[in-house]
Amino acid sequence: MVSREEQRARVEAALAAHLLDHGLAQTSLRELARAAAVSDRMLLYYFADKAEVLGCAAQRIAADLAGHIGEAVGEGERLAPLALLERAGALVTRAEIRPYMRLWVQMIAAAGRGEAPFPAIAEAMLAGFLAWVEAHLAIDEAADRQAVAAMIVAAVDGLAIIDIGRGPDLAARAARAISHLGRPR
Amino acid sequence: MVSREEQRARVEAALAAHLLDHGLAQTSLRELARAAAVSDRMLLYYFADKAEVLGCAAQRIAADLAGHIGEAVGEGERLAPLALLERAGALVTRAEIRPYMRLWVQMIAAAGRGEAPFPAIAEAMLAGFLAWVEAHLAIDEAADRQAVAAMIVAAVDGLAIIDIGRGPDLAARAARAISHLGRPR
DNA sequence: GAATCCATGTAGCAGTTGCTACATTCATAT
DNA sequence: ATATGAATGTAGCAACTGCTACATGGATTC
Repeated sequence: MVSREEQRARVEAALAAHLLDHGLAQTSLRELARAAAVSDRMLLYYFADKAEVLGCAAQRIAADLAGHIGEAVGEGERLAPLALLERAGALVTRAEIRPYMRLWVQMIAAAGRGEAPFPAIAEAMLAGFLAWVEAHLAIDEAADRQAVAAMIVAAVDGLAIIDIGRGPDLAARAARAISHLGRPR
Repeated sequence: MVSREEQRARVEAALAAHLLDHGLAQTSLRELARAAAVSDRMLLYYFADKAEVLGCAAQRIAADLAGHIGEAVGEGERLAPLALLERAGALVTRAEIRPYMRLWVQMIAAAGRGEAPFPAIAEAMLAGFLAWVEAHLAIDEAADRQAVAAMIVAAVDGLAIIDIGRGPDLAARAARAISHLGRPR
């Protein structure tokens, strides 16, 4: 016998790993339970309902991702838009980060379908991304900074779409092509 | 009594409209049938199985979208990367196009989950986007042109993610901020 | 040693899913 | 007029879904 809290934490970690591996494809309680090596009955003992199961796993994933991203740009360092975009693009196509981005697209889609608990999770994660980019963006006017940050987040998220639809190679090449964007013909 | 082919076409149109309105949220055969004002039994008379139902509707949607996009840039006209990105971004945040983009994100996510028939559909649609951008991109070297086109498609698709997560306002402002991207501080 | 409570297993319910067998109507061809 | 085939309705199956009632084990407490 193990305490409920310990099991919750262990299960949460196992589920996070499973979601990163398999996406939101097989997320029935029975599948999730198998992935966490417990019975579906126990999943609903540790968590209130399915939404809480997925919510906790997703929160843990978001925290891990935030941790990875945090190291990318130095504390307090601020960059010009294209430079920051280039830095973020290079980060996000790295092999360790890629699974997070693929999952992120599936989460945002689930949020778009109104599927609990993803609307809340997606909103929080997106807010985190936007805040991070804004904090590293060398633009004085706040409104401009917010809009440009949104565009940078959009571009980086789009790389995940390319990754899903055409594989990591083109996505990585696209990320490297960011420096071409500003160049005149 | 109406011929099978006529009904197929009518149902296809109704389903396309329904998907644009409601996304991939309620796509059980019974829901789809109700949306098309037929019985679920008849859906499977007109189409082989659920994958073909969704596949045909999605194909029609893709064709419609391609039609809308086709008008954006003049025949044979070629633009520099940022200029083309700006043009595409403005196009894609327009009210008529927005539902297509929202649905597109859900389709790509379904493709990422391996859910038939979306992997094939997403691949085809993405290839179409890439080809369109490449055709209007003023870059001589083919490899560079492909990579930059992928980056532009990524940026534009990312706007749909912002739209889903934070609403159309920020997405539209982000699109308008594209011109800020290349600006020095 | 009895009582209590937390952790876990077994079994199943009610609803939804994709899909199908079977019956029926209707239009046309002969 | 009758036969044939296409179009449509009725009913339901088997699998899966989230979730729950109930029973049982083992440890802790008094």
